[in-house]
Amino acid sequence: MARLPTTTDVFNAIAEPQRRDIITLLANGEKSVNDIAEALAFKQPQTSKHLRVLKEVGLVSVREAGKQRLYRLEAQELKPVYDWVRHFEQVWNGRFDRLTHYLEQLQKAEGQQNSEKIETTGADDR
Amino acid sequence: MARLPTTTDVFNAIAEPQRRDIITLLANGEKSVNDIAEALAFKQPQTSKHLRVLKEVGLVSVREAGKQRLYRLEAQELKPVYDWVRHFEQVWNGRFDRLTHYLEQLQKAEGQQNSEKIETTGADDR
DNA sequence: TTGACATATGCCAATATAGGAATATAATAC
DNA sequence: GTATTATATTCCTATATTGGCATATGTCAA
Repeated sequence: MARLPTTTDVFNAIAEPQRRDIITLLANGEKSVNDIAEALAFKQPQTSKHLRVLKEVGLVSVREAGKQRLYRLEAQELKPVYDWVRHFEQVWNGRFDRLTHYLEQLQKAEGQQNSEKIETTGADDR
Repeated sequence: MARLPTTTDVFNAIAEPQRRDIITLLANGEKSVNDIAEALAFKQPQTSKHLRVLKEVGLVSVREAGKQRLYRLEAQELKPVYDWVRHFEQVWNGRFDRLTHYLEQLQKAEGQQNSEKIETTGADDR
């Protein structure tokens, strides 16, 4: 299979630099498609396409205003990204104590759902 | 053109969930390829491939130990991601004051390099 | 209705995947 | 030397993309 679609989750959606630019721009407040395209020097269709991706993952919402569509940032959708990287901050800050604790718990939880040592007699496939 | 390669920057590299799993696992300390593959229930070749991507963007480093290669997380490479999302935290925390200030400066800077109102005679294209 | 503006979508080409399987390389042990 | 273990790479396929361009849709005004 190929790479995951950009609409699967926020991490994929923000992998594209231009979409990050749009997000940053929208943090100032809602803007129309043309305003976005102008501010970032994108073509209009490309801007619409990027906005579609962002909308599908919930990172933006739309409001109709006459001929225009005003896009607004839904920044709280970035929280999963923040929560994930946040824990590594302690590494480059030189404080590992809290991080290791967090990771022990995280991996204990993952180990349970993640196979390899499934205790059931395994009537799996075939 | 197609999507940016996963090796162009950290944002692309961490767009893949399995690579994030590897990063999280390696935060506990360096591990061999087989250890990683076992812990996450990945196939060995796939694990090596993901590690290659992570190494190319600098997110991991390798150390040889006999037959094994021990991979170590270079968490400081996640800092750009942290720095980018960090500024939006204030949005879901309800404090916009600092954010807007940050963004004004950011966009002033971007506007200068980003066309549309370039003051220089602009011998660049794109 | 006609026209102008704003936005969305469809089609195309080029490219970059991620997974599977087989195989190549490397290091160690016997 | 050969065998064994650990890791990397190559070939393949299916899929998802981004950009460009043309065009469709939608909204308002005269």
